[in-house]
Amino acid sequence: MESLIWQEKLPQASIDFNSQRRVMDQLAHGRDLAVRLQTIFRREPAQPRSHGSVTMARDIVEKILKSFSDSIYMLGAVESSDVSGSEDGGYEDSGANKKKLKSAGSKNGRGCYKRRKESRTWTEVSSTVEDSYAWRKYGQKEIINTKFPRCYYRCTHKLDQGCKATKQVQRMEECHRLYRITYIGEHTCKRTSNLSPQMITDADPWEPHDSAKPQKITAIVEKLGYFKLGNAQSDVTDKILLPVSSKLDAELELEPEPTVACDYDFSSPVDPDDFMASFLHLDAGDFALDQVGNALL
DNA sequence: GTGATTTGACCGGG
DNA sequence: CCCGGTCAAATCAC
Repeated sequence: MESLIWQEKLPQASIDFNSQRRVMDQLAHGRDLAVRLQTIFRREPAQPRSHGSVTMARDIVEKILKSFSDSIYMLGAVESSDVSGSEDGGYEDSGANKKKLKSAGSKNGRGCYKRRKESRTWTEVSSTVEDSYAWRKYGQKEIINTKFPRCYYRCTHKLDQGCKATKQVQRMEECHRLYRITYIGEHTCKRTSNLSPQMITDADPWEPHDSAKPQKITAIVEKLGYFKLGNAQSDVTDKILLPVSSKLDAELELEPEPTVACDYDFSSPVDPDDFMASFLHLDAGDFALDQVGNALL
C-alpha cells in the first residue's frame, strides 16, 4: 500500500488550522472509502461477467486513492509545519520551556503533566483493536460531531520501561465494526508478552452461535480485511486479521446492530458489482462504475 | 493484594 | 472559552 508520512514537513501554506483539519477529515474519509474499495477488488478475483468493468474499477480506485493520499500528504505536511522539532519526538514542554506552568501540584498533585505535541504518528483501520503490544486504557472521551467515543491507550510498559507509545481508538461511523486506530510514538519497550494473535482471538467472547448478525458482520470484516493507512512502521503491520473484538462494544455500550454501510450478505460468493451497489446504497441493477466516484466524492 | 479499567477533573492549544 | 488529551482516585476483576 502506498506510503503516507503525515509528519513530513513542507513549506508553510496559508490555511487556518480548523479549516485544514476539516478538509483533512473529509479527505481521510474519502480515502478510507477508497481503501475499502481497493481491498474489495484485490480480494475478489474478476468474475467472467464483470471482468472488464472490475478491472477498470480497480484502476479508477487506485487513482482515487492516490488522489486522496496526495492531497492528504500535502495537507498533512502543512499541519505539522508549525511544530518545531524536538529531539526525541516525544513529550516536550519540559520545565523552562513551558509558557505557563502552574505551581507544582496545583491540585491533588495534578496539573503538571506534559502534553505530547510531536511524535511519529500513523493511522490504521482495522477490524480489531488488538495488536501484538500490551496496552493499558487510560481514558475515554466523547468527541464532538462523532458518534462514538474515543478511547485512549498507553503502553503497559510506560512506567517500568518508559515506553511512550500511545494509541487512540475510534470506531468508524461508516462501518461500525471497523476501528480507526491512531498510533502515536513508537514502542521503546521490550515486549515480554508472547501472546499470539490467535490466543487473543480465542479469548474473544464475542462469537455467539445463536446470532446470525454478528456472524454476518464478522464475515463482512473478514471479506473487507485488515488494511492500513499511513506509513508502515510498526510490528502491527504484520498482524493477521482477527475476528471483531467485542470489547469495545461493551465499552461503548453498543447494541450488536449490523452496520448499514456494510450491510451485505457474504454468505455466498461475492460479486464486486453487487457488493459495490450494496455498499453505496444503490440498487444492484442501477450500479454503474461512475457512481463509485460520485459516491466517494 | 495487585493490576486493569472507569470516570470526572484538570490542563494546554487554538 | 471550548475541546481533546491526560491524570489519578475510585472501582472492578481476578
